[in-house]
Amino acid sequence: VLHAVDDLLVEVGYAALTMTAIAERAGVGRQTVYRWWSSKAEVLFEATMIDAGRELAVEPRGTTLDELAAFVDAVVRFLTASEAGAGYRALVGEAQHDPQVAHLMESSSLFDGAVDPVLARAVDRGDLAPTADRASVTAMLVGPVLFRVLTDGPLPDPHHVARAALAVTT
Amino acid sequence: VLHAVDDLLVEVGYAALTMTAIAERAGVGRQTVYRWWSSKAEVLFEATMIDAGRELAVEPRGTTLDELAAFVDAVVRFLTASEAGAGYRALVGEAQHDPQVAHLMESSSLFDGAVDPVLARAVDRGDLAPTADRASVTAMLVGPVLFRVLTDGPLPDPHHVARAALAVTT
Amino acid sequence: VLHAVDDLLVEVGYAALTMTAIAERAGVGRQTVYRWWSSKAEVLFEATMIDAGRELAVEPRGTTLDELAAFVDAVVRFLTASEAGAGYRALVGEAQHDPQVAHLMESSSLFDGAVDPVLARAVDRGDLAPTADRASVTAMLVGPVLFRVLTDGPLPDPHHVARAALAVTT
Amino acid sequence: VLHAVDDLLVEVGYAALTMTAIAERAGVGRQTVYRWWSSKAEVLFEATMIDAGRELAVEPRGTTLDELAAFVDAVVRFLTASEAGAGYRALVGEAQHDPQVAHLMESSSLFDGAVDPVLARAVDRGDLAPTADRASVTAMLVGPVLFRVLTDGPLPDPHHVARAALAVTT
DNA sequence: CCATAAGCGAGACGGTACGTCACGTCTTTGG
DNA sequence: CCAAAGACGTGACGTACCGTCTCGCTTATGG
Repeated sequence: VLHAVDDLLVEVGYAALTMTAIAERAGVGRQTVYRWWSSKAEVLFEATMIDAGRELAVEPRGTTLDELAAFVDAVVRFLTASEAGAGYRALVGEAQHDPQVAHLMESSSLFDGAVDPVLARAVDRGDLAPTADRASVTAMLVGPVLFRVLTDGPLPDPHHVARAALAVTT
Repeated sequence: VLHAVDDLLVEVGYAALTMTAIAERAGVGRQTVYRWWSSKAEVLFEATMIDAGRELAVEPRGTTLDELAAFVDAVVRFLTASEAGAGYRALVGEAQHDPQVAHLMESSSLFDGAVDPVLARAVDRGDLAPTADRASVTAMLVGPVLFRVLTDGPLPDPHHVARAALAVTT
Repeated sequence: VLHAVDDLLVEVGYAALTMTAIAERAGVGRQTVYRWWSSKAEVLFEATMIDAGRELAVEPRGTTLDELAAFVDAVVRFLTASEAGAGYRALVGEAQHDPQVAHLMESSSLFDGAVDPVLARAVDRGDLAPTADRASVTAMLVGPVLFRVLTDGPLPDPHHVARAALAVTT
Repeated sequence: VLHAVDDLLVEVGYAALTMTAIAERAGVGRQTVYRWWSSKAEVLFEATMIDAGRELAVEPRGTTLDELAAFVDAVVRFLTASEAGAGYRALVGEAQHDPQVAHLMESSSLFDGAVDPVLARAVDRGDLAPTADRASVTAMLVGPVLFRVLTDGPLPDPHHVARAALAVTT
């Protein structure tokens, strides 16, 4: 079923991603889908979040700035080129219409989770004050990219974004 | 009709904002709505964008940093407290599902238009290089706020955001 | 739609006579069927009762006994050989399961209506006491035939039935 | 299981008498019900027919007419006031929709069996010709009552019915 | 005296019809 | 003569049962 959802999302888009189509594609009864998930958003959430975390993981590098830039770059690739990223964009969209989906997304803290190890290492290196507002830093790393992706605008340069996010904290 | 759309959006949310309901609320035939707009997104777009630009305008202030912070603050208020902002959030959401809406939004450059005068004054003051990538600066001002609004997360501090966006350009 | 119901009843039987199939056969949306009738029993009722009354009408004859026998014979032919009769049997069956259908049938007084003119003429001829319980006479004319039809048993002889019904009233 | 069926029939009616509900009520797996009966009609048939025969038995009386009237009265009470009678009505109804049930009912000869001893005694008394069509007499006894019960009409008087059935045979 | 298999409850499975809703198109009708 | 009112065919929704199918868990016999 999860594979069916992934495939259908890229093939027909979220609008045409109906429960009926999911069940048919998965070769499964419609009731079976409803038995395990209560809406198409929940199916997509499960199908997406499995991969999403992995794609955002950042390997340790020499400098904090490099690591942050690598993270921003991972965000860019996730949102623009990845199947899971397409699912994430659709879910953020749906969350604007459906409070239940909003709550589902809120509880995932996808980016926060991925960037936390990086920020921890930055504190160890002395590049980030232990008292700094990590949520703000995360927002400044992710936000500019997400904004431009969601509105089909020109993507900002990852290094610029990383530099700005780091600069403000010193 | 536009008033009906605005009212219904805050009363029942975007999901329940059907063409049927709009027509009924406006005391108008359904066919008449279709005659002027081809989808509920288009109606909402027209109803929203009229107010949106006005709410984001920034008065000149003493320093560039102050002006940028004032802009970020305007973005925060627009997205969290304004009727037009609610429409904007719904439209960004719908744009993820429907390419036609995406194209509609892309062509609006809502924030870019509002921030341009501010950046122009910053260049005059010498606080911003004339060659700087203005789109990137805009993204770094708007993105962090929009990200947190769309995902129901903690809003970043406007001054931090303004400082970061300015810092990177030097 | 009514023709579709008639046709489907003889082709596939009442059990397979679904609203979905009716709509499809009639080349009509499912919603349209629901708009005009609230259940398949109601559609069938309307499709059946139009013809039913006509098929049970009895021409005046020389003697009361002849007329009664002709009526019983009409009942036999209606129930065993007529399309409308098949509908009537199905409706009587459904009435045992669904009180709404029972109420629908009760209000039709199909046989009572058809036999009334015959009994009126019998009173005129002096073959039936004006005080006789006409409903009982009707039941004794129709009941034996209907009983055997519904339970697939041997049909009683129309003349016997007519004679018995008349005998008891004198 | 049989008790569960009886109870459910009077509680919720035949329409809501699902295999699922029967199994649940009997505290039994659904598969177990299917193992022993192939449809809800078969379960109901077995649960009903055990009692039905007993309720229709007629004690010998002084005159044939009295016995016949007693039989008709037993039929009335069976069909209107008895739990088994409710089952019988539901089965007659279902038989109109499902040929398998029709065949099941046909083979039972419920009323014929109960009335046979009475008719045999009538022949002994000389009140009934040995050559008379017993099936017709049975139909004229049972039919009028069953007709009015199935169509929620006014019940005929048992004595009238008995007299009519007897009259025709002389 | 244990194990091994038969029969059970529980319940998930792929289906299919249900009745409702909104869609976008169309026809009718009254001001 | 336009626009409201609303019926139309379409198709997804979420629910209910259908009849089939595996599961473990008893329970009771046979090696």
